[in-house]
Amino acid sequence: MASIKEKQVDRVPRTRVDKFAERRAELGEAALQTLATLGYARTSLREIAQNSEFSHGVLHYYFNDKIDLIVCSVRQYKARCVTRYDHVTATATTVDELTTGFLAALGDTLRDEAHMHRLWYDLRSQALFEEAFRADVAEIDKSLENMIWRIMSRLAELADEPLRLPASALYALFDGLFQQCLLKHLSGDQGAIESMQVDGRKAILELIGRPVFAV
Amino acid sequence: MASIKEKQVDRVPRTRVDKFAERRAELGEAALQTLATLGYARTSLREIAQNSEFSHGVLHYYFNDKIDLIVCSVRQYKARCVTRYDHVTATATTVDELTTGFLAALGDTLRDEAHMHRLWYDLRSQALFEEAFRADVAEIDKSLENMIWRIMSRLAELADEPLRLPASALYALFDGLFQQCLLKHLSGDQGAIESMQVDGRKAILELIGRPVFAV
Amino acid sequence: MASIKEKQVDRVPRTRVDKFAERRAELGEAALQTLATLGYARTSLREIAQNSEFSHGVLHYYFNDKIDLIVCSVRQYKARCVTRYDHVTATATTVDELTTGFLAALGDTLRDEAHMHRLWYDLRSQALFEEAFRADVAEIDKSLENMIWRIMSRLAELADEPLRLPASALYALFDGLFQQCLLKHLSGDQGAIESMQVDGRKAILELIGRPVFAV
Amino acid sequence: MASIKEKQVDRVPRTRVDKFAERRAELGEAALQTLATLGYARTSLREIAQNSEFSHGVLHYYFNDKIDLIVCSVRQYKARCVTRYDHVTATATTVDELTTGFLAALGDTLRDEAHMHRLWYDLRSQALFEEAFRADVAEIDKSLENMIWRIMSRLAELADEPLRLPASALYALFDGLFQQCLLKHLSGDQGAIESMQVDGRKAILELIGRPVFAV
DNA sequence: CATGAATGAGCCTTCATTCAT
DNA sequence: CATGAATGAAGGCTCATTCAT
Repeated sequence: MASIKEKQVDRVPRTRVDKFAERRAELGEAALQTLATLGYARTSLREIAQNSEFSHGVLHYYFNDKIDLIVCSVRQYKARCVTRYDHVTATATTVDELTTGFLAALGDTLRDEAHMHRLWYDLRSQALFEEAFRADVAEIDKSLENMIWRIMSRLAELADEPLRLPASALYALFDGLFQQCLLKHLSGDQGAIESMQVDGRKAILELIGRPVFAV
Repeated sequence: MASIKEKQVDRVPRTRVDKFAERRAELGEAALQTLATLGYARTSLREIAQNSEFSHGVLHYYFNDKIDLIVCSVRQYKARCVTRYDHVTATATTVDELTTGFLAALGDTLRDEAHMHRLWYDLRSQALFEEAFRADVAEIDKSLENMIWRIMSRLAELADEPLRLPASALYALFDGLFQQCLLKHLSGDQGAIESMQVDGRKAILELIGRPVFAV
Repeated sequence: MASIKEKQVDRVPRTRVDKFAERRAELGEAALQTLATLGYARTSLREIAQNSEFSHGVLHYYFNDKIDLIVCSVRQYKARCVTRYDHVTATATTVDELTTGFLAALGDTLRDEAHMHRLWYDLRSQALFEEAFRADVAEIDKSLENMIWRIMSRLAELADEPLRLPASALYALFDGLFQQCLLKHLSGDQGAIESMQVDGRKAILELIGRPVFAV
Repeated sequence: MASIKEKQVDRVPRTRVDKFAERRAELGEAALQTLATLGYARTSLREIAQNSEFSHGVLHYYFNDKIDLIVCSVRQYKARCVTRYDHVTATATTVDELTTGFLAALGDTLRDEAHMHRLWYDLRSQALFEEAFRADVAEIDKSLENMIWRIMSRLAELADEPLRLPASALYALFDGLFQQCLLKHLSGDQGAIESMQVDGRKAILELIGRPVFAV
């Protein structure tokens, strides 16, 4: 009996609560897809349901209301953000490698997940109006800031130079560059990503005290 | 008499076209108020009309559709952004004065116009989904970047040091700091503004080669 | 018990699809009533909903849009047209009986279902402007032409005379007489029906080669 | 002076009443164009005004309301109907010429003025619902019936045969053929007109006692 | 548990009509 | 006379939400 139970532990949720949470996660994921496609203002519960394999009625079984669902999907998004880019830090062994790897990762994200990321900026804007989103959005912001901080710290370490900006400023800088670039990229500006990478490189080199002369 | 008449010439629209444009501006302003209060996703034409002194029917008399109206109000917003903060540069005569003045102005804006500014971040997010907004949003971004660039250039001039980051990075940095602070401020974080100013000061001093030791 | 159950099988829809179709038919019928009362130009979905026992929201649950609903109700109408008047042909055994029976049926229809029939002329006009209606309207026209053709064929058979006009002309003739009479009847002309019947009889007798001398 | 006045008589309306009527006619004509294009149900006063050279406000100066305007345009239409096709009767000198000429004229009308004519069927349908239209529509119907009667009478005269159907039936027949053909023609049926002419010819020959054997 | 029928508030838009200028 | 600004009812339609099954 015990062994059977242990097997189940790995495969299926044991309790009703687990199943409930699992289903919420599943629906939150569907919401995420819809939000990325249409944006918060144009996202309806019916559309979300159609992006899942469930009927729209079920949404109200697992969520109190629309906001509850969106909050859940924000958390879904949050879970993904924590570890993103950490592989860059893990593998790079020189300043150049890390710089190039980081900027390349930014570029890839922009190219491959532009839709997913505009969702994030949209949700962050919603948090400015909807109190229910704020705590989670703030947490995501903190995660992202930490991620940037880890990368920049590693960079400083490799360069054997102190980091010259506070974490908030570093996050602001790269988040801002990314956000600007995202809009240009979505607008069809082909050179947007490359241009962002050039500016990003200049900034990074400056931050570790290796100024580029031709600014 | 003649002088009075001349003054009137400047105030009262002479032609029908002027009047039409004036009314559009008036309604665009009402839209701006509503957007600032409710956010794009919750803004309806009826609500906008109630924020104006007109019936909702009038909105469709002056605008083709909702997007047309919002675009108009985005431009309204744009017009205000161009010169904001320029007084700071104009009056400051030392690095400290300019730094303090700039950061104080940021703080004041956050305190006094938090609502107006969350509107901007909301609209910028909408532009990620709605093509019709992109051109104007991009223009506003450019204006704001230029504004930051003017301030930082003046700062470098006063410090007799070269500016070490590209304009895009400078804008990203301060826009990002502002955006983060705005969310915290709206969330009730009393120390958010002050903390942003501290980080901002560190960043500025670093940018002009006067590093602060205790990062 | 078994037989009762079998009867129920025929009455109660077994599947969800059946139920859906049944409700569409029900709402199409309500639309038909409204169209007959107000005419196409003044028929609104809200009015149709009030003629049913449902809220107006339900209309959009069962139909894609207004045209979809009207097309459905046109088909509802079509189904009724196919067999109308066939009893006349079935029972009459002489030229006189058939002639009288047919004209009496026309008169009865005008008296009893004037509203229902103006609907038809209205829809046929709409088809001239709205492509979506054309196929179904054309089908109804064909059904009615066939109906007239069956009656006239039987008449020719009873009279032992060939039919001297093509089907299209026969349908045109009686449809036209009916349409003219309908307008007069709705205008309050008490003698309209009788007068139509007199002219109809003259035409019929002529068609089978039994001319009436005093035209 | 007198001569000047006389010249004016020919060129401009002398009285206010004339001018008023003239303007009504002008606007009624614009309404006619719009009705032909969009159909009654989709025709708005603004659209009509845009098809004229006046502002929409002026419509309410010359007409009590929308119905008043449409009635006026119905009368406009009526005026055109009286003499249409009379040239056919005037020039034809044989049965064949008249038959061919009449059917050719019907075909030309269908080809060239399909839009204008669907308007007529639309208005006639409206009369079934809207009392205000009935008198004028009935008058137009009478005019058209007379027109058909004149043609058929002339035909009978040329054929030296009595007319075998009452006027109402003759009008019904050709109006019905025309109406059926119009729908087919608008539906893109290329052979509709020719087919109608074939059936029309059969009917005509039958009506004057020259039966076609292969019906 | 899950479905989807049903609701009704609300949205954007169109429109006939009124009226100050 | 003529204009066009302004109104507000109504239209088609979307949507979050409820609830019987």
